[in-house]
Amino acid sequence: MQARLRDVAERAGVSVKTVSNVVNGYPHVSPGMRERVQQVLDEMGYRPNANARMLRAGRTGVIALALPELANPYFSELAGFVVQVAEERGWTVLVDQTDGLRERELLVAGGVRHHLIDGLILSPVALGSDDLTHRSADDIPLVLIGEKLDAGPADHVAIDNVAAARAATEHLLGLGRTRVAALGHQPGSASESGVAALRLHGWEEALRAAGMHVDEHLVSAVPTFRREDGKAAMAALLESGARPDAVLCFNDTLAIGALRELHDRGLRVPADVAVIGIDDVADGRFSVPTLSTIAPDKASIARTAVRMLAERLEPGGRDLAPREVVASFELVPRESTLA
Amino acid sequence: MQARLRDVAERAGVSVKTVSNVVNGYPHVSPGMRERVQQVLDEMGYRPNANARMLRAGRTGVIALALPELANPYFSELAGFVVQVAEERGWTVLVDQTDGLRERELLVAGGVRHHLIDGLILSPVALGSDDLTHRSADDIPLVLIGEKLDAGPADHVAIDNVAAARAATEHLLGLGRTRVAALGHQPGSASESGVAALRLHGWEEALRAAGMHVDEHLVSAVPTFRREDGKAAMAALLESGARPDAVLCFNDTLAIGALRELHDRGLRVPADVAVIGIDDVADGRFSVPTLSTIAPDKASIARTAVRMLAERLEPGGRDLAPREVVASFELVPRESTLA
DNA sequence: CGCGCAGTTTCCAACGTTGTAAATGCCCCC
DNA sequence: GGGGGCATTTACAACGTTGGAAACTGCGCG
Repeated sequence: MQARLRDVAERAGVSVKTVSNVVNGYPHVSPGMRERVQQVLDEMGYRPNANARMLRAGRTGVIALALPELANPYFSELAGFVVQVAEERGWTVLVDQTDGLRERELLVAGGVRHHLIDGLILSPVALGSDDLTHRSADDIPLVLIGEKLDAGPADHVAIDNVAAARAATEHLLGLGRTRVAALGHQPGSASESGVAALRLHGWEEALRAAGMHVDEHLVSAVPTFRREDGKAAMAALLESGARPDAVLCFNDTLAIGALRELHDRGLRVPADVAVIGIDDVADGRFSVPTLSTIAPDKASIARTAVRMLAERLEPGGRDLAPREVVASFELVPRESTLA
Repeated sequence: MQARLRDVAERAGVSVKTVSNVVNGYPHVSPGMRERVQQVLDEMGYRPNANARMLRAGRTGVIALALPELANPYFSELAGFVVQVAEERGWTVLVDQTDGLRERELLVAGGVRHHLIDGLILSPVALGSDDLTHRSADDIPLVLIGEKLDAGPADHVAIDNVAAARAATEHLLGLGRTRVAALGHQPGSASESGVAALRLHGWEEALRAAGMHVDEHLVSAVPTFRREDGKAAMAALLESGARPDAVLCFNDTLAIGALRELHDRGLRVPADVAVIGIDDVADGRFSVPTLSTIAPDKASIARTAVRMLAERLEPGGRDLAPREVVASFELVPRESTLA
């Protein structure tokens, strides 16, 4: 049986609290006593019961990170950052996978494992802003990342997705391309505020600003943001006769699928079709050709999300008004859009 | 303030235990009482404190999964499976990143957050088998995945890494290649039982079985298993004058880096150099060329690891002798080794 | 009308820890 | 030598929950 404070106390012939004081480095313990107790602690291999501590303290030191899918490199890279940053604060991260299902997103936002976690960082896919309005003060602090749910009563970090898509599109237009397709539209899904909708919007803005016609035949839809969907959507686009000479893929994973489809059809990238993605996942730096992309500052997103959560957990933090942080991004041109 | 059993009990005019009984569906509660209490529960939005339950029950329903790096797609894909399988058992997964550091691996194996988690699934990189010998019965059950620590006092699931590397090498030899390089050696790191050592061993076995000379100039070392290391190691191999006509990369991530380097140097794959990896990560299905690989049965590894943990947690499970499960793998030939 | 019984409900204790307040021991000075 | 003041140690309660045993209820039966 694992030794408890009481066991140690009995063996050392002191009170439980004194042992606790030694364990926690409480200052008013005489050196002799400290040493004696410490020795017994070591002897018995005492390990504090994190659980009991939590119950007592009301804090757990655990935060949850709920992502659509760990297999998507963008999310796994982001998760890596979050785990690392949280670690610096002495927190542990409990990773949840929502599969982008509204039901599961609601579940985590509503607080399964209540009192087990101090806060939640959620990357919503299917959640509407209404879904969060009836969160109460009893609910744990929530920070949303990556997708804007307008007027949601929660903190939010994300890049400006409209601007990102616009920057990417402008980059393509800057190459002299005239038929810039948008790959990654998600018509039915979520509200007008989903990532896909925002990025589509940015694409349109860029085209309009350049005085170009927005041809809806150049928009290709996908069910999810996986590589195979990118490949299929690219195929559909090419077979529709839309004849794009550039493609803005709504994320890198889609772009990698698209690159593959272009390759299979003998189309050269970027000579025949230029391709750009969004996310800057590591794969894109090693694909053939390497993938131009919009690189969100993932480290900063992770850091900000954790910091906002921390602020909410401080006394009085719950009363702060919902905050909106816009993370920066950067255009990273690589071979797939080489002039 | 979040409602507690006591609050509900007071409001409903019953005892705390009765409310508890209703919450837990305890059978001997009269229908009238059940309904009345349930109504108050709903009214007050009661949510059980997972923490207090844990303390009482001694079980937490949380397991930890400690991986070297989430950004490595093999691990993130595996993590996805583990989370999913654990979910089916009603468990939550706490994901830890060890960065492959011995210190951090020891920390998690030794039980940080003691009593917070019921069990641990660890993918060791730097840990030697000695590091685990003084684990006691007080420690939480441990299941190792992916790397063999011989005679370690813990359950273990992995593919037969020697056989896997041998199969991959034999595949390359079967193409008629005669100078098959091994990319991914890790000389200093860990013991002779690290993945890298096992895979090197498999490579040697295959060469010897084919009656070929084992040329150590065809072995290229890497510091870690990241894409950039694969690229660099490939460059080193080509510049050393070793002139390989095939490369066994010790994982897919390295292979993807290697593919890129070959491409940069104008070498054709597989015409000039055939390439095969191990892991079957999603990227490899979309790279140019698509990557031949050894596909470990990730779903089965995840499922087995979780099952073994579950068995350890059952009464008497702690007394089981350490078990060894060998997961299956499959050769998946793709373009990078097309005949 | 009282007794026993089955079915409900309640009371008590415990899970392991730590904050608070009270108790103890000690030293020093008058 | 006794009392004040300080440093150290201890006792107690509480965090929110649930298992087990005890207590209560109403009912049928002798």
